[in-house]
Amino acid sequence: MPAATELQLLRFLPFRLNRLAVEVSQNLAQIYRQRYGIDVPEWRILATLGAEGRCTAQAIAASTRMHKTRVSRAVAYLREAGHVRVAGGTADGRETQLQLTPRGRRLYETLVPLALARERELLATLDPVLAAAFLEALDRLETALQLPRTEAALRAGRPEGPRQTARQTSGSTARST
Amino acid sequence: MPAATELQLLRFLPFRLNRLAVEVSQNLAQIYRQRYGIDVPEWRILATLGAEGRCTAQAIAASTRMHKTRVSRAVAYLREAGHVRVAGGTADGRETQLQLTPRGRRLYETLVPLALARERELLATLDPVLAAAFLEALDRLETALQLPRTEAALRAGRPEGPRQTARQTSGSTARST
DNA sequence: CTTCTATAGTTGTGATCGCAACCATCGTAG
DNA sequence: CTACGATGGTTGCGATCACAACTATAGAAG
Repeated sequence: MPAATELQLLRFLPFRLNRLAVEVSQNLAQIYRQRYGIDVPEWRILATLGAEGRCTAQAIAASTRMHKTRVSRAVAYLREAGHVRVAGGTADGRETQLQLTPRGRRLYETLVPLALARERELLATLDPVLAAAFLEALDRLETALQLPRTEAALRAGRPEGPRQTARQTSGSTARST
Repeated sequence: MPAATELQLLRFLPFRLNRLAVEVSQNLAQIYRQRYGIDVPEWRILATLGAEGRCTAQAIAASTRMHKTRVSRAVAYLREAGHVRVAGGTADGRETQLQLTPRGRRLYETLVPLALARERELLATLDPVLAAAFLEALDRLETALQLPRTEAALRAGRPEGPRQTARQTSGSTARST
């Protein structure tokens, strides 16, 4: 039997992970998309601020692993929409503390149960034993890939990874993702 | 204890899946990105054509769950690059059969072992029992979300799902993802 | 044969993403 | 006190993505 050159895309782990993640995200996003007018980046910020109380954009970026420009723009939107406000400056004049407005907190408290319900729904399709194994496997993969798994890990954390930009060679158009 | 309104983003399944998928994808993409000048959509097309021998753009779109425009453009690029060529028309004059060129097949045969190695590497961070459980869980989740898991499922398959477009309301800018 | 609806594939367009560059402030060194 | 490198945050810009609209062909109905 020769070295494996057989690859079924539908059985290929990276592909499956991508597909699953997209599906789950889209699925969940629809819940808060048109109904509440917020999108994934905004949702992540709400979730972070909702749990943390208050923190800087930088902290949000690190925690959500979103690019700081994405955070910046999503925060701008959320402020416009009245969900987030600046919670005064810090000793450090460069950074700005952010927090939810009452309106933002109401939204947060509306969304969290929906999100958790959806999560439970997903895990319910696995029996408890399998679900536990699945989460355990996730933990290990995250560890192997050095993804921060706790707040604590974050504070000590590695800086956000650079995203390679593509195909300067041989093509007329460059791409990424 | 009140209804759960606690949500740790870092422990939230959809977030974790997304993060993991992105990381794995990026990780893998770098292997073939600058070195071979192809990107995720192109890779998927190579993989499909490599395994299928020949098929239509439509079939590729269904199989990879990529939007048909994405397929169209990636195919255009691959044809320009000499990796893919038209393999004559069909009875149906609208569709075009595609297949790898020899050059494309060489690339395919270069990439597949790399991809499989990376996959094995990932799964190796889980011991065999856990890996099996993980894959089993993936299967079940895919089934629950009605994602096609085999070629056979595809042929009978549900049409590709529409991707909801976002936030027409209440904001000045609309977004998606 | 003509008409109407559905499908394969391409192109136009608006939106998001992330990198690079930028501005402002901090902290340290001279 | 001033100079300089580092960091928080914003903005410009190029690239991708997916939806909508379009072209062309297929197939059924009249």
